[in-house]
Amino acid sequence: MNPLIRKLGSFTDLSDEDRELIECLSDNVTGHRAGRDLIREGERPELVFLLLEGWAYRYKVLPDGQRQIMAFLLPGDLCDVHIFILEAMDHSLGLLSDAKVAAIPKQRILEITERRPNLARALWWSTLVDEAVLREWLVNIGRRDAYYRIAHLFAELYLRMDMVGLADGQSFDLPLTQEALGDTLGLTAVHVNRMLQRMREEGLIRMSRGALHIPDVDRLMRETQFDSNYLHLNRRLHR
Amino acid sequence: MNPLIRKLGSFTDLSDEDRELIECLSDNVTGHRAGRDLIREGERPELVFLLLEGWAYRYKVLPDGQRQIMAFLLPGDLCDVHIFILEAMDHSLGLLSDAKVAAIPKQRILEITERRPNLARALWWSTLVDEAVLREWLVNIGRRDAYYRIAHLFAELYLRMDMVGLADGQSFDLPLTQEALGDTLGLTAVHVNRMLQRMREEGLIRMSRGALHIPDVDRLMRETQFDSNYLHLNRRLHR
DNA sequence: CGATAGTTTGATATCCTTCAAAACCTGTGG
DNA sequence: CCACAGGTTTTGAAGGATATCAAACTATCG
Repeated sequence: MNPLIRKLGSFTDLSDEDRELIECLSDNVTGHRAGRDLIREGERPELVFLLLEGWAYRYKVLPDGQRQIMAFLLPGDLCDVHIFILEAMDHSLGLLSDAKVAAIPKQRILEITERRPNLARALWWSTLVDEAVLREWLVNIGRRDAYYRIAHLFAELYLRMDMVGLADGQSFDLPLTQEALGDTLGLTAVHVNRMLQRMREEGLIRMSRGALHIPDVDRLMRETQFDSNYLHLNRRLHR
Repeated sequence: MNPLIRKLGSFTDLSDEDRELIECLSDNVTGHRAGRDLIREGERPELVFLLLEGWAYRYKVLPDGQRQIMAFLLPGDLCDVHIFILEAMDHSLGLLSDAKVAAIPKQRILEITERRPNLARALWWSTLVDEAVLREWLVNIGRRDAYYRIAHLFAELYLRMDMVGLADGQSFDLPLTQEALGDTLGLTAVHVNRMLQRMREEGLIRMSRGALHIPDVDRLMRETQFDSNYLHLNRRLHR
């Protein structure tokens, strides 16, 4: 099942027609290898990307070479629906794993949002959620120490993966190096490493072959004081 | 002149009719005192707020009482145009100074975006810029040390104030306590204080009675390696 | 002119970084 | 199936940036 349908379905009821329209968006699908950039800072955005399989990420590289990751895109996530309004990208979009990506011409987006108010609303919702996630990341970096910063991110990713049916029990794919985690959370890879060790010692997580296992999701949520309201999962209330 | 007209005008040419429509949005204006909350986390958003005078800010308070500020709204800024799609606010919106605020019912927004594609695009643009600013804040907190973190924020605020005609020469109102700066940048007020002292010693800034003066804007931009492309000031290219 | 919020100061603690090396994977080619 | 290469993880020691705490000072406003 198309992960975008699944995601939007967690906000609103989609008609069969809606579903079909989304399905049609995914007609121009291409496969790419991990590490590839879909679009780079400075380029003019012409297409809207819909991620169908794999993970992507938004990032910026500073003049001194430091990288900051500003978002993860999971299956079902769209890069900004209206991105084509801008003249130039202010950041890059790259792939963290091998991925399947649908490229959507802007006309398709405009058609849909004009003709299908229900879908337009649903896409709006997903944009608002993306922004809310970004705000929560700011809270995370700004106010939590390294340990809980990582733990909170894991909790979020678990819920988001679950939302599109990709959290198998308490495990999910997590194609992130410790370096990438550091660049996401404003930490060094070394410190991320030490915190992960502590999290493993305390039985909060287990990791193996690019997958994260969370033995006790409730406990993780409790310890990170996770408040899922920023994910706006209206219908399938999580906790 | 209505600051929203001025702001959107820096993205696209507005027709007289567009201008008038925006002007009409500001028919329901109310004045409020500093410190007041326009809307609180958990409440259902019904109105879209347009800030006409003064400063507002988005913030969250964590269970342990820590506050994180996630955005500043300057005159001409709208709180999320489509916020009413959500069932509950995931953060609060408060006033940093006495302010004049226009409350816009959602119908008005929907009417405008449906009937005036040009305005719809312009509003889209402003949403995209807000998001880009948020991303840059993440970079700021994640990758810059305290000194440049503050300096970079000042540079951004200068440009944004200038954009709506509120930077008088090299000075502008900055109704922020050092506490608020700390809560914005993930620092303590004490550390903010010491960094500000250093910035003054080095002649980078001067402060008095709630106003910030930047003797040499170019120098500030240079030292912070400020890249204004995230503000997407297409037309009036700044530097 | 006093009350209150905001700023400044100093001393000390700590979290996180830095640097550098070793150990460990994973995939690839022989 | 082994060996090697490159990326990733792990370890240790030492340094630095920022936090914490508490008190004094200074604006500002009614």
